[in-house]
Amino acid sequence: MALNEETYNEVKKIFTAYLENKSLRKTPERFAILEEIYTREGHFDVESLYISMKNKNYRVSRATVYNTLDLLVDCDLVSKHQFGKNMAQYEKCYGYRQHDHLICTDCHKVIEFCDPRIHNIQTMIGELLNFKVMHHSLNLYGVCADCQAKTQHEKDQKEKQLNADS
Amino acid sequence: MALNEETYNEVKKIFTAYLENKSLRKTPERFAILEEIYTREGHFDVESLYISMKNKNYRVSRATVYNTLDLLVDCDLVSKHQFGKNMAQYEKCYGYRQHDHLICTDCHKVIEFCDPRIHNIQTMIGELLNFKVMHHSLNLYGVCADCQAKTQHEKDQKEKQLNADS
DNA sequence: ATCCCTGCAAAGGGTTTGCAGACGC
DNA sequence: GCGTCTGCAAACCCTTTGCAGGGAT
Repeated sequence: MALNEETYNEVKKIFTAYLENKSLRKTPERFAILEEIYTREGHFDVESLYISMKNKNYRVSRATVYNTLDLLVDCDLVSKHQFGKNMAQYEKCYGYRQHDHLICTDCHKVIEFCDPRIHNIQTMIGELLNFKVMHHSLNLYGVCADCQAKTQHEKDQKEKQLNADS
Repeated sequence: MALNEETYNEVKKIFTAYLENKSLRKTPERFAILEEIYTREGHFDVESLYISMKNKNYRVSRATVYNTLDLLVDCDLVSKHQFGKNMAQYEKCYGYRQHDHLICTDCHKVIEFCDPRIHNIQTMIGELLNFKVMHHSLNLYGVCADCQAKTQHEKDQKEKQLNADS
């Protein structure tokens, strides 16, 4: 929820260097978006980021949010995901361990996990097939413990009903 | 390109059983779409499938294609992928080894690969985090050998030009 | 002063939905 | 005959684009 000043200073430095290197302008909007992202926890979509900034009376447009997100993804300060829906999800990623996602197909909850073996697979397959692999995305889809319990509960209720009817 | 009759008969049987089990109607459109999918090779998107059927003078609507694809994905005869673009890609999957994808970020070529370790990870993480994991999607993003060569070639050309200018 | 970047709104493209008619059951 | 499925087209939603004004360099 609260912005970690130290982290923000580091990512700001990285973003500044990236912009200078690419001869892009260091506009206040770009840094405001970066700050808002590093103030947030977890995953977010473009609309919720836009709404958050609007709610803080910051005058931005969706176009600028999209533009800036592209830049941030390009300089590895933000990662972009497609969890099945037609809506990109983003998350800050500076200083975070590389991780993957477990997605509940019932309630759409997203849980993160790490497994070092994936990196080995990435490296090995890249060498094998002559690809210069830059990054990967592993999503596991299933039903979380809560939804499993909920489904079981509904099933039990139905059986109870059937028994009562007969 | 040509339809494998034996395979088609098997998937047709599976689809029929699925429809009966769910009390859904066995319409000719649904089987025509299944047949068209099992006649195709590799990945496809909804539009190209729709166009193919139109070209064969088969009267279908996009709505029915979408509806049927959902059913086929649900009964595991077709798998759906999101390779980054905002357009779903599908592929037949009956009788195919589970596999994952290597995607070239330059030319958008998609290559398949298999690695048994992924299945182990899927099982282990599911048990660890109490998810009933049903399936997964692993995409490796990188630059293929061709595009690496092309980029290198362009770089060489530019250097030659610079040397010629000076 | 230049011209890239911004905000705004309209366009774009894939997917979903509503409705009247068709047809599987 | 009932109720679902279909075709068609409009609606929807996320994202991209065009344009005129503004601000970074």
